[in-house]
Amino acid sequence: MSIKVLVVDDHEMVRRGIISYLETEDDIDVVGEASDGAQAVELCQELRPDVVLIDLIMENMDGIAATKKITAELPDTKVIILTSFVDEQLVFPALEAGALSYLLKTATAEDIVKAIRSAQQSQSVIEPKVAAQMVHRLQSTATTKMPHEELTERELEVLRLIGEGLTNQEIADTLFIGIKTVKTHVSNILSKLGVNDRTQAAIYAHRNKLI
Amino acid sequence: MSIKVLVVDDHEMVRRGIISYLETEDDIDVVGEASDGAQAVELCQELRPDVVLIDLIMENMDGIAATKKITAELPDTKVIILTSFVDEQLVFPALEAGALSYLLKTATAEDIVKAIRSAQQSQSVIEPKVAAQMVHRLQSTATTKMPHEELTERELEVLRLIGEGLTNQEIADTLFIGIKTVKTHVSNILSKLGVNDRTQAAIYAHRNKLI
DNA sequence: TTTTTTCTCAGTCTTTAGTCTGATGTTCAA
DNA sequence: TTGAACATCAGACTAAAGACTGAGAAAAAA
Repeated sequence: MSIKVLVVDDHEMVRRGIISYLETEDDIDVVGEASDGAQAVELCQELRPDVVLIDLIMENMDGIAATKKITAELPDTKVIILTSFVDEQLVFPALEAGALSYLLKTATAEDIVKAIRSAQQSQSVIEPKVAAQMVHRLQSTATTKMPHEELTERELEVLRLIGEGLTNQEIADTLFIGIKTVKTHVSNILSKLGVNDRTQAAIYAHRNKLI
Repeated sequence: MSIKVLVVDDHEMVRRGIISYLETEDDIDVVGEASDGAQAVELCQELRPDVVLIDLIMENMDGIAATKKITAELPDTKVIILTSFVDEQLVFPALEAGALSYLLKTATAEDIVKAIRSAQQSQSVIEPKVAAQMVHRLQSTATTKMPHEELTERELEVLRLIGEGLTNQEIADTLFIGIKTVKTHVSNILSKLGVNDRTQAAIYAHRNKLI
């Protein structure tokens, strides 16, 4: 019995390339293709594929959202991410969403076939570069902690407003609190972030994409 | 006589997809494929293709550098960019490098074939989104001027230091000038940028990638 | 050559930022 | 129930930022 595969990518050429190769494999059967996440979710319910090959960046519904839905509705379906970038902001959300494997588009046809066969046995295949990212992340989260993770909710809120360029008075008015309170928050923020003034705090916020 | 095409992309799957489709067209003949820019330049000299379909982001030599070399060495070769993103930082350098057309990977197989046939007659095919970018660029350079373009060299220098989080005194020490002078510059910067204080100026610098 | 721009700096003044100490009420976990 | 963490605010103080006016020197443009 062959492995039923659904191919999801917004680039027609990529789908065509993948499918044309997979069709040469006897134990793999491409049962359908989709050009966006929403369509992918629909087709999964209809076709019940064993494996879904999906890109992350797509128009209608992105690959992460689609992965989340698919793994929630059909837990037996294995999702393989096949994307171009090794972005920290994509890798972890994707794996948390329930993806089994993570491949890059630089992967060869054989790599993809291997990943599909491994998926059938619930075995993950993670691209080395992605794996390196994961190690880095684990190391950093285990040892170091980002300064802003020490901030309380309120302080984070104030920091964001500093990052928007508001003065203490404006922050006070925005949050409906006194300027004295704002000053206290700001002082705490500065010491927690290890910076000297609000300008550096604002820069910190931007560099760490808190805004 | 058929149109000789070279396909350049670091993703095997994409090459496969494009080639498998182009081969069904009688008047198009895929004479070769390359996985990076350096290889593309070599193959161009060897195979003398009429049209080169090339991606922009590749490892060894990027598509822009390759396009520059190809159009310089073989002016009759038409280069068609086929990439994923509509980034201002990519579109214009690519066209300046001598690319004839600019397609997105969301293009259908037919779009690509049309672009190849048009290229044969030296006709550009520009993706609507890319064209929109170009219009926007032309309009903005013609009419509007970014606030920071009003700044003098020295002021820009000071603004960057503000964006690094330096105080007036630190800026003065860095540039070997008096703090009074720095204050004058800062005041001028603030009024030219239309912001209220140095924090907003720092944010401006970051948002406009002056740092 | 004259004018304009740019960079430099001084003095004065007001406002804002930031630190420090201390205090009150709440919530939530030990 | 007793801390601990959090959000709130006050008063007093110092330091920094920023506005405004004015001005000299050099370089570039008219």
